[in-house]
Amino acid sequence: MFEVFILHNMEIAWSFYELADLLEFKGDDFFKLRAYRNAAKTIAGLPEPVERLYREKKLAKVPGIGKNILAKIGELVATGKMEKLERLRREIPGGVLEIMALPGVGAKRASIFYQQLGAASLDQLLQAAREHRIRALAGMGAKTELEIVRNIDILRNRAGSFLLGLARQLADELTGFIKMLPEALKVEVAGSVRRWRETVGDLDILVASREPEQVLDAVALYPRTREILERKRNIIKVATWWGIPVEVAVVSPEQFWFALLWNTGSKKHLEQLINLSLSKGFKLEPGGLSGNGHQALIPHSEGDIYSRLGLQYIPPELREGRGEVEQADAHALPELLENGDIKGDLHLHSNWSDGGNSIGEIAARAREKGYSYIAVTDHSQSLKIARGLTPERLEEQYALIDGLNGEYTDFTVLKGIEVDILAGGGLDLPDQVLETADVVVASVHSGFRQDPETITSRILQAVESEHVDIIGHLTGRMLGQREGYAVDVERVLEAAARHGKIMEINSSPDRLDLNDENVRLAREYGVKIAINTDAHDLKRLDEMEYGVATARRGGLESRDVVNTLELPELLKILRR
DNA sequence: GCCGTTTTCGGCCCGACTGTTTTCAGTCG
Repeated sequence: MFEVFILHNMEIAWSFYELADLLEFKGDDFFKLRAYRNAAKTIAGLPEPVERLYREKKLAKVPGIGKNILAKIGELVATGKMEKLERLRREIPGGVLEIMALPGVGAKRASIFYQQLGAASLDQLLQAAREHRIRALAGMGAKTELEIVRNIDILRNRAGSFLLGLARQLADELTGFIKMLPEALKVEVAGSVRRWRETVGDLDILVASREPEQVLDAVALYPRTREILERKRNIIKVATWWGIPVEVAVVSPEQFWFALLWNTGSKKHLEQLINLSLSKGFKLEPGGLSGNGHQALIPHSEGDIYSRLGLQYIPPELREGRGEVEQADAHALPELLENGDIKGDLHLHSNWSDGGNSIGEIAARAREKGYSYIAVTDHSQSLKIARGLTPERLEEQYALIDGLNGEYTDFTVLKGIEVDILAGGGLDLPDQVLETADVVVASVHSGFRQDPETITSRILQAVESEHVDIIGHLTGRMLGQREGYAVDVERVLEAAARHGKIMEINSSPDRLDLNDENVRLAREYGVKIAINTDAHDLKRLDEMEYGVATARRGGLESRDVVNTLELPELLKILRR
């Protein structure tokens, strides 16, 4: 019917991940599971809708998708369901998957908990832990038991918090759907999603319409709506199949801009804005702005509202009550960088290590995006699971890149490497190899639990190495999964400033590392930033906007970011 | 499960870390 009704690639990928998890719980063949997970990863990484590729019979050509998986995708496309998965769901309690997702718990332990303790949910497992029944199991002790209690606790505290990346994708889907309604005159995302906060509690959408009933009816019927939680005259709150709660508010076109300002927040920002208004003799309310001898304002944009108050327009990313109102009053806001300023991506993985695509494919996609350069930075030798490159393989890769560059006149592939900062200190490749690279990104991939002094001095060593250009994902955090390393961020930033090293904003919505606060700090230290995607497939090249948003939240301007430079200027910095 | 053309069968990235042991299983990146 409508294009937005088609299955999202991620939804198809989720099915295969779940299928693999359930089969793993049952102890099925490791390689079969890996095949399902590979396919899921591939599907999630395809830049085009899988459903369309399937209908156009192009999916069978995709590596990792064979006869069986293709048939299962066909089932999903035709019926929205996969029989094998449905059968397993009936057979295995859903809580088992939650237990399996706990850190330190895999299929084996989940299976032991289920069979020997009868634990089929987190609650039941917690109960067993409280009764010290876990430490009584063979191969497990008090530490394991305490760790499980701790991790369930962490999980519970995180409930109701969702990654921006997921919320943004749902926002795109749903706003696209609403925009097709003739009754919807304007549609905007609001709330913390509009401010690009790294995690959000819900998704707020604002619609301008004269017929709120029709709009709300449509949201109620939206295929990803799971349950209607609340419905009033002009607001509907729904639970969705993606987990994230959604609130859609409908206002008249006249009210739209005030409502957008209000619904975008943050609370702190609005408080400060109201106070400033009062001090200038205005009265700012959800429905309007009056006073100071003016007629009530009829705005045609949010900017009109700020402008009437004598302020610069404050972009949503800055609306956190961190001094932006005063700055806007003094007309001293930074001129934030924009997506269009980005000229290339300096941290990418190809199928030479653990990426899914050839260098040629990545380059083609990057050119489509309007970039003028990329750096291919595959993993180095010690990262075995990622098929990290030895000096010999790297030399081969660089020869291939030289050949590729001969084919372009308007685009350059830089020879890079993401070299491991080894657990014992030092870098994973010798100096004479690193010096053949155009771009050296140095990152930690081991020894995550070292004490602050050890891990900080390890990273400082990399900062001091003359061949290192960029420090990748400094804290190593994975949002919603694990804390970062205990690194002393300020010490590293101070050293980076002294040695002229670049810090990365890793744009992956799972990382966003540096985060907005650390970006602010980096700027204060005068450290240059590279905004990179660390993409392992074509789809994730598009995640650059998350890094840009994080940079904007940190107050960065174009000149603070090295990959806004044209290639010759960038090379001057890299070759220093 | 997927893949291949010197294989339609037999391969399919590995090694560190942790907590439990006293030689190793499970998990993770």
